[in-house]
Amino acid sequence: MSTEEQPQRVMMTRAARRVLEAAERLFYERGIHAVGVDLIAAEAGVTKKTLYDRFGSKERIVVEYLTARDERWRAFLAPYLDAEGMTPRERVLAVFDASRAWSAEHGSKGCSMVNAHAEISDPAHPAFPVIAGQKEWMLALFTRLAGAVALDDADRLGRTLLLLHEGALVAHGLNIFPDPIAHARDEAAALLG
Amino acid sequence: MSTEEQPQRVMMTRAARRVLEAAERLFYERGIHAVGVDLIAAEAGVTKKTLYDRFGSKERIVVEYLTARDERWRAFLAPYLDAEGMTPRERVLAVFDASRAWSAEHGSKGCSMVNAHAEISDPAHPAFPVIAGQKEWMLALFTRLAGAVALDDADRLGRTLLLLHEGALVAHGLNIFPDPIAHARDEAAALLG
DNA sequence: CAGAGACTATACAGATCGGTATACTCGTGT
DNA sequence: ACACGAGTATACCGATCTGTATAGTCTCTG
Repeated sequence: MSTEEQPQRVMMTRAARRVLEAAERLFYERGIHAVGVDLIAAEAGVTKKTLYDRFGSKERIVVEYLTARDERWRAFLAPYLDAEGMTPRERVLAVFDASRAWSAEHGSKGCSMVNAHAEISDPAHPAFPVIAGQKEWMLALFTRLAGAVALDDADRLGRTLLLLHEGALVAHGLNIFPDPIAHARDEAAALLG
Repeated sequence: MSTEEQPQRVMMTRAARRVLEAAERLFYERGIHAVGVDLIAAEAGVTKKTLYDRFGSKERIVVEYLTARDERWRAFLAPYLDAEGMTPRERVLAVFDASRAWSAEHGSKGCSMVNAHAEISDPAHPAFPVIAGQKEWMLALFTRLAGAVALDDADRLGRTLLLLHEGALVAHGLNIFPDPIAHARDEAAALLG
């Protein structure tokens, strides 16, 4: 099996890690187009030379930013799902609990994938598969978890849970009403009967 | 009563209208930061001089863009709600029908308010009240329409409908599964009993 | 016909954009 | 002892960004 997934992987040296940390914070809080590479380098305490030696382009930093964020979210979610002695119904609700905790400790500007998608017009942009993949993964997760509650209605329930979840993230980011993720959790509970 | 709402209103001449039309299309499709005033002027068939004579700043164009879009949406929605002989339940579902029709004929990049919010970091930005106002209006609408179905549960239903609606717009923009707005409509119908 | 407002055309200012080049330092491993 | 990779510092490239200045045209109206 050939291992030529990407043109070349990024060497995650210490400086590269600092660049990625700075980029994650700045991209999420201010938006991707609003943040320049000079600012990222300055905030990371790194020269632009180093930044370009590691990543090669800003586009690549964006892709790594989204990929890293997705991986962190899945790692953050895992213990909520792996806890022992949960009913299938509780396991669905645990996703909302995890999202609520994530949003509390990380920023409150909504979903980074949705926000990034708003700034990217070209469908051929290498960040597109990352964004689409994250949402597909979430849909598959909800569908699988819902299947353990009501096998014959997994697809419908999975989609509805995804809509509630995405809607809650948007409502949380825009501060439309207090604690929308908790509300979505309650509605998900009612939905599962 | 003093009429000093804005520093000064925008004179909507023919050229100004063309600028706003171009800005609406470009901002929505490519994002706000990714579109410069030179491009807007060129697409509108207008000089930058004229653009700045009318609007004064790019920030102002952004505000007018969002305001105009909101007004168009409300005007688009109105006939769906004003139709005669609808039950309160049907009136709620009509919002989803309107959203589906709107998304079909306009772009499919999700909610322009949510997308704009993703690009604006400063809470003091004059576009903030427009964005927040639109979502508050939608929540109030859903709550009012839900109150005609089940008066004692209007607040809860209104919020849930909003989450479903926002989630559907996101899912539509990201193309996660086919026709999510129709799915949200079906779930809203089930929710209302 | 004369004035006023809306508009075009072009050039430019000052800053910032993504990206590159040169020259140097430092620490590690062999 | 020496090579090498990672990093710093700084200057620069062309392009593009928001915003302004000057000069002139067009059309409508009093």
